[in-house]
Amino acid sequence: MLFVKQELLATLAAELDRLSPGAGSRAAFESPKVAAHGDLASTAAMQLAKPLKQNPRQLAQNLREALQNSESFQRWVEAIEIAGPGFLNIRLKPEAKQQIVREVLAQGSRFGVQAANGQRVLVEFVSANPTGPLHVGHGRQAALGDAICNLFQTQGWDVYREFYYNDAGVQIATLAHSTQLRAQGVKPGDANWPSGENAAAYNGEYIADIAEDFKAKKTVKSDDRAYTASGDVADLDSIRQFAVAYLRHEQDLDLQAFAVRFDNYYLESSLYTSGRVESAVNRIVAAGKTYEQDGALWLKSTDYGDDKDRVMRKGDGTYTYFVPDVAYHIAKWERGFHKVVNIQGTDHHGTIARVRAGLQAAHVGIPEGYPDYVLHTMVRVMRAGEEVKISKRAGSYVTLRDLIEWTSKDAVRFFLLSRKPDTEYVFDVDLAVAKNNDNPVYYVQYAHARICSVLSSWGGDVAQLTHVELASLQSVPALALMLQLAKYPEMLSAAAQDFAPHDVTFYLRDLAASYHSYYDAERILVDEEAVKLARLALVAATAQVLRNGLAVLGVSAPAKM
RNA sequence: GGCCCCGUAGCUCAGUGGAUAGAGCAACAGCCUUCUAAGCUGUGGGUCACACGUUCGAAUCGUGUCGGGGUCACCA
Repeated sequence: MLFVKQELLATLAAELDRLSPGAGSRAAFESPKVAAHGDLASTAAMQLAKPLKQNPRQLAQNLREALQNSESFQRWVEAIEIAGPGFLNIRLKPEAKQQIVREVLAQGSRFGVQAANGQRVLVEFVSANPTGPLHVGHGRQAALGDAICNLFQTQGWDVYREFYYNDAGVQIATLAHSTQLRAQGVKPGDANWPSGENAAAYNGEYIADIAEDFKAKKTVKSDDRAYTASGDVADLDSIRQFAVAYLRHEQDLDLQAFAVRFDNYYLESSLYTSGRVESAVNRIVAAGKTYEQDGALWLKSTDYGDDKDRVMRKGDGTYTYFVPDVAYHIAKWERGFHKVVNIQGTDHHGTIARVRAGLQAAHVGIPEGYPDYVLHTMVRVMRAGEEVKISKRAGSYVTLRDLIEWTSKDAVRFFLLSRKPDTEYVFDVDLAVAKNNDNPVYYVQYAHARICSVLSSWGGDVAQLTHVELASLQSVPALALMLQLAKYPEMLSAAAQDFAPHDVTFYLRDLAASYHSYYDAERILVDEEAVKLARLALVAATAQVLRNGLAVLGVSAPAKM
């Protein structure tokens, strides 16, 4: 039906141009919410009424007659009705809707996917410092980032997944110190273990594991580094390097369990060693966008819309967090990524204006509004009616791996993608393992498994369904299902545009509901061969779209459940 | 106090300036000798926080108020 819709849109555009030159470029169809309002609707008459100084209903009447005389409308449209203040409600012939089944079966996993557009996008996400296992917030970020990458891929982008982290800094020093203490036999709670409000120590049990392996002179290998422990408890530098490699490897295992992979790991420390931080600062100073005050170097970020100026270099000579971030984004730009999306927690929102201001102040040709940000809120975990706040492994927070082990990769991904990023999410562990209608991931997967079961009972080759006669598909549930299938490509491109994977989860629930209704209303494996093949084609197409959508979310589509 | 996000059915949440604002859960009433009942069908439930404005039309855009959350160099 997509090509049907394109044909009709072209006709509408031509008619609008005839009424008012230039108006055709804004031609569009809406999808009415109420079935009684038809399959497609145009609001053009109401929009043009004022500029043309005509009565909108009369305008709609003229438009209706012109459209009815066109070749494409005569072929695909059953009726055009004028409603309310001037809506044109278009009801399609069943043949128009049946076309979608052919399109889906012919295109398979490519259905909804755009041709390569030759553009690259870098998506930065997770970016956890190697100080512990990934927590559920990182999980939300991993699910979001990976799904957004998949969405970009469907729209023809060449996608690059990047993980940015700091392997130096204060937190890493704390990590090394904590590990050293555990290696020396000091435990949290002991007199000489750091405690209190500003405790500079990590209390999780995983620190003891690192200390043990360090003393055993083990070698650890992560996706981006490898290191062999010296085993010398006094060698803080070796402890630091070993702990970082160890925890990077732990995080790799977390990500592996979640089926998320990265193309690159970028080190904050490299921005210093390569001189990129200095060079960024020098550019900004040279541009006259800084000043000295109270022993610090300030950025005139208010020149770029920030609500106050920001410290770049503190009194002790070190830089504030956003400065290396500015250098990092200049690096992204110079590496050729002119489209960049950062997935971060809402607690980072304050740095956005600073980073963007710094990028403008550096005058390296980066446009305003670079990069894009997707901010997400926190995740809380409920189990057996109570909030879970700690895990044994990490000490102070629930880990991503805990959640996956309690439920499944599929459930965690689907659940974390079932809300807008800025909606706070309460993850209900009991719901995620429930095997019923309450659990959306099973509901969607079950629709797919049911179809596979029907296809398997039939036993034929799905490929031969691509060209079967579809004219018998006329029932209300069948037409509703086809209409739902037809919405997939537009839903996908809108979701990519808005960085909104949750659109996909909502769509899949709707599609699964349409299928379950259809399944209940109409038996598929009937005696009459032509009818059976047409119905098989419809459900095979449905399974294909379910698979495509689930793949975007990184959720599996099981054939049996 | 400055900035950002949020306020929609009893609960959890969707909702590209369009028509009678939707879904799931919860409640109630039904549907399995037939392809997976992990399913389906139906019923009830709303001052879209509030006020004003923009316009043919506002849950959606603007301004303000109230309420909730986040954040504000010397953590990252």
